[in-house]
Amino acid sequence: MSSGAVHKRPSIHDVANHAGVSAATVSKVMHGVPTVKPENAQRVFEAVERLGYRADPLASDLRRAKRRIIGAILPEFESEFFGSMVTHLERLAELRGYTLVAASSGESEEREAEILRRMQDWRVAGVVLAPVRDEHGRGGESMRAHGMTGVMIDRVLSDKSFDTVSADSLSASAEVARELIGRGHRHVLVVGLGEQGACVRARLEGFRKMAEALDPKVRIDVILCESDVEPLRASIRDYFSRGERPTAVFSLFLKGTLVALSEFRRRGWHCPDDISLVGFDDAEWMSVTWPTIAAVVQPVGQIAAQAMDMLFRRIDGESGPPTARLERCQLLVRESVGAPSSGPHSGGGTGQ
Amino acid sequence: MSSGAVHKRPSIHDVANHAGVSAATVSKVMHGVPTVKPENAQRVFEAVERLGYRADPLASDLRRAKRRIIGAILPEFESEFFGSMVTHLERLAELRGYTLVAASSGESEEREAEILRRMQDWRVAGVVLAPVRDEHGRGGESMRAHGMTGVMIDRVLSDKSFDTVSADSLSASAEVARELIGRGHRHVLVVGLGEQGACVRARLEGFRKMAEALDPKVRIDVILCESDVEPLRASIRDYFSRGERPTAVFSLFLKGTLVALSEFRRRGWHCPDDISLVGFDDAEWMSVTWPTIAAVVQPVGQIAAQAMDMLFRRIDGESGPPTARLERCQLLVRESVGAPSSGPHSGGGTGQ
DNA sequence: AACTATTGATAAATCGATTTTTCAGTGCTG
DNA sequence: CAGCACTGAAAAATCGATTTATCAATAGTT
Repeated sequence: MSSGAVHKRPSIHDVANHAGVSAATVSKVMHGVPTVKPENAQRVFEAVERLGYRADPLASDLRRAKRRIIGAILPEFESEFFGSMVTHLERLAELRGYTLVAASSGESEEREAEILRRMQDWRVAGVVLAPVRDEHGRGGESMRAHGMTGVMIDRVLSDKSFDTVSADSLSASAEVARELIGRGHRHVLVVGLGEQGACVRARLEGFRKMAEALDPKVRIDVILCESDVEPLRASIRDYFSRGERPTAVFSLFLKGTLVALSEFRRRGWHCPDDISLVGFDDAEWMSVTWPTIAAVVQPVGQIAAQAMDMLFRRIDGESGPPTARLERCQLLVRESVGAPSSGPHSGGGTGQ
Repeated sequence: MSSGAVHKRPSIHDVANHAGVSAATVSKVMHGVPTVKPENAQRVFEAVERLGYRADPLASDLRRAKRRIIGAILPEFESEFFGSMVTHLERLAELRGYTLVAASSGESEEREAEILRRMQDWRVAGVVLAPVRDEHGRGGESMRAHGMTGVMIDRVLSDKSFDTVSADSLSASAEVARELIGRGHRHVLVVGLGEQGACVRARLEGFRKMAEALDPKVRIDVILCESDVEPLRASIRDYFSRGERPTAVFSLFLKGTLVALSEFRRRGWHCPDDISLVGFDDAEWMSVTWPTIAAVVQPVGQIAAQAMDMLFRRIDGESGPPTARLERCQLLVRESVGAPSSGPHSGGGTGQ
């Protein structure tokens, strides 16, 4: 049965020889083309079985126009959000007989462009791009310029060239505003990264519009930094050092939530007694720590499914104007959100 | 300059025609083979430049015996550990001109085997496998049977067929024991998943040996479950419900740390006043929550680097007995570890 | 000057499939 | 029975590179 290490795998010609037919016939049998005599098909199946033949996807793809490879470019792999996104995309690609090749841009547009170039070299059938910046960044530009088929997700709203799928940031932020204003907060700090991004602006404006609609006198301070997290940390630290005392913080990204928490910790402030906190992106740990952290859950599975659905429709030749899907989020209110504290913060105030 | 969408990319023959040489000459120029007249090389470079030619890695690999693809199979992508691992592996593969194709086994040996089969179809040059179980599971078996070249990482100790790279679980666990015993703990609960794995046993025995060496009268309770996290949760809950009151918990995996935290929370116990906690695997949130959570940091970058180093040595034909590397971990003692509490736990006792 | 080495380049084979073209054999029609 | 459409399969072209074999032109040797 299983003899020693088999180092050279059988090719389609080996199968053909074994079955006494031509390679073309083997190919037909493997693809279920009906114009093959049942007797020959049977012999091919037997040869395949005996030799343990499996088609080489590389060779197989070479002849096709569109290769059965999907590229996925994400800013990073370390977070639950993108990790889960890769898992979903992988499964969806596989379901259709495609292979997913994922790459991380490391939050660099340089690298994003380089990876796109490489994906193009591979002549992938399509690309799922979660751009470092937004739909108007270099990634989309490059895809457009080279006529690639692709879908953009996450940090996008809508695009004139590509289909987009993202969380419904506007509604989600509005719900956060409703929650905070409803609990009596009238001074909120909003923090986030990627100030130029359309998605960030949507999250910010969704929050601002709803908050001001509920109470025009609400005070909303905003700290946005372009990309790196350390400048954001510095700005927040500086903000608190100036004596600013919002009663709640709304973070537009996971990184911001972590920075906010660590700055609270520096000052000895506790949630929600001293300050409330809610942020975009849920994570497993948020429901087991003290306090549990309120978060906007993005529907990763749905975003992935919609993105792949659109992508394969385009791959299959569907034309028409690009679509822009928004998937509904869920706000999980947890212990980190409470009513504004009346007294002064428990921790020291001006400490640096 | 940048004319409209270019849908058909130039092949090596287009370059050859443009430069007035043969395709073979273009190939030589692209690979820096010196037996080309400088004048011709120049013309090839110009044609490459003008046409924007880039070699098709698919076609290029077809002719080679070993393809410039590395497969990575990891249990999941959602955690910081494996997410970071993928990032490192990706970079290291790229550095050598290889493409990394990562896939997640979803903690299933079935899927692990299926993915390995697919990697074989792709005729990858090598595989980095973080097995679902351990070095004696189906994954290694399958790699051996098909004569694949590969390295195993993470949940392994050593193997007679493949190189292995993993965290030095024994030493790390011993250090945890030293820390807990040193602080006065004499009743510790150890929790984890994958009871059959060699790596789990190493973590457990490393802890037990050191703890018993420091104080033979120490009491060590152990709760291990095979794979799923929910049975583990149930067992832990049952354990506490029976009235067991260890003064510290040591988790052998991140999942266990999360489960422990959530069970503490159920009972209203706080770290470290009511119970101490330390676990394998660090995460970003652990240093910003209350309390900060003590953790064993695994040297992801080093594991990745060593694994890829070994892998490429094997790909390049290096023979010799398989090596088993252990990379030193770092214990970060944080607020979740304190001295054992003298009085009864603050929270209710028997609540279910 | 004739013959061999060397150099640089081209033509052809190859990798492993798919797709198109060709072809032999059948069955049907008029 | 000649002519034609149809069926099933083999042969050949193709995808885009690498690698080997071959060949022409030049350089070197006696």
